Amino acid sequence: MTESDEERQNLGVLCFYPHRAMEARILAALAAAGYDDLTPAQGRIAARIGPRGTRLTDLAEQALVTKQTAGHLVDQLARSGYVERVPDPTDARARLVRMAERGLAAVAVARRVEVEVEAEWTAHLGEEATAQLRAALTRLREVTDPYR
Amino acid sequence: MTESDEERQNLGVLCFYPHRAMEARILAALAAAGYDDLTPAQGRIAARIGPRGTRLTDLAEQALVTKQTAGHLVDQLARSGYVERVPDPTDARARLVRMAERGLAAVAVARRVEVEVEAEWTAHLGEEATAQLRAALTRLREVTDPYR
DNA sequence: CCATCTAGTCAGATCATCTGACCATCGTCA
DNA sequence: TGACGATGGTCAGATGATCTGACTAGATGG
Repeated sequence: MTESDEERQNLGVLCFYPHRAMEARILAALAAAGYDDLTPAQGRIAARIGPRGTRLTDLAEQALVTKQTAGHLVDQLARSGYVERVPDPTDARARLVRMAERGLAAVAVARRVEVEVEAEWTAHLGEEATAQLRAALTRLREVTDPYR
Repeated sequence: MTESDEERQNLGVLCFYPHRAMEARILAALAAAGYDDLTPAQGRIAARIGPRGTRLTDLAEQALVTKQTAGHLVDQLARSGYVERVPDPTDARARLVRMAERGLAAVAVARRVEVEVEAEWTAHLGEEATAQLRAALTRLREVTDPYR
């Protein structure tokens, strides 16, 4: 801005700030807890791994990157010990990406920070406004998330 | 997801979907209108150029990238004719990045799409909920945007 | 049992981003 | 007024993230 302080920014941009802030806080907390070899892109992929493992193709689709990119990031995550690849019992072509021990520990840290940051936001906005915000964003996802 | 459908996602992630959707829509419309040489990163920088020009350092700070990265992206934008660098009359060290003709035309397209997308979202959420959403996001920015 | 689709990998390129070092100018305070 | 720290910006080089295109192995349905 600097001068274009036409405060009414578009909703997409307004959504950017909280997202970025949350991501930065989580990454910082992870780094402080010793998980300092995680990049944002790795985190975005890792965050989408389901409890029983997720296929690479699904991860790629949900994170909106190509299979190649997802594969690359999963390679790194596996090398750092956060995830492991196991065969998919239902399909010999596929392999499931699953959290490894180190990954689970990191997730626990991330979850704690999420809760903490949301508490701060709630303190700033108030309980009711925060609940409305969550409701609106959740409904908005119906029209903005093609992979819901 | 795929199975971890614990619908209550953290607010940061929920913010991601609208932001991504808006960005994608704008970029697609620009590409369709002939501005197909814009990358998302270039767009993010360009979106922050004020009406009378903005310093590189300010652009970098607001987009949360280094001066080098911002300079690199501005180079590309200049080469494609979207922006131009002019001397800052108030400081001989500085140069202002300003929209060029092609840039202004592209901005006009982007603005139209913004309005269009917001209208769709409003139709989905309702007038009141959308207004509340905007209000909440704007207030949230007070604690999530260090460069406000 | 063949045609086709899906899961994933390999290779190579490009773009985005960073760190570190550097130069020119500004602003200030002795 | 002139030396010095702060600021605006660039250069060089490295790494990371991402893409397109081509490929292999296994699944699936007539």
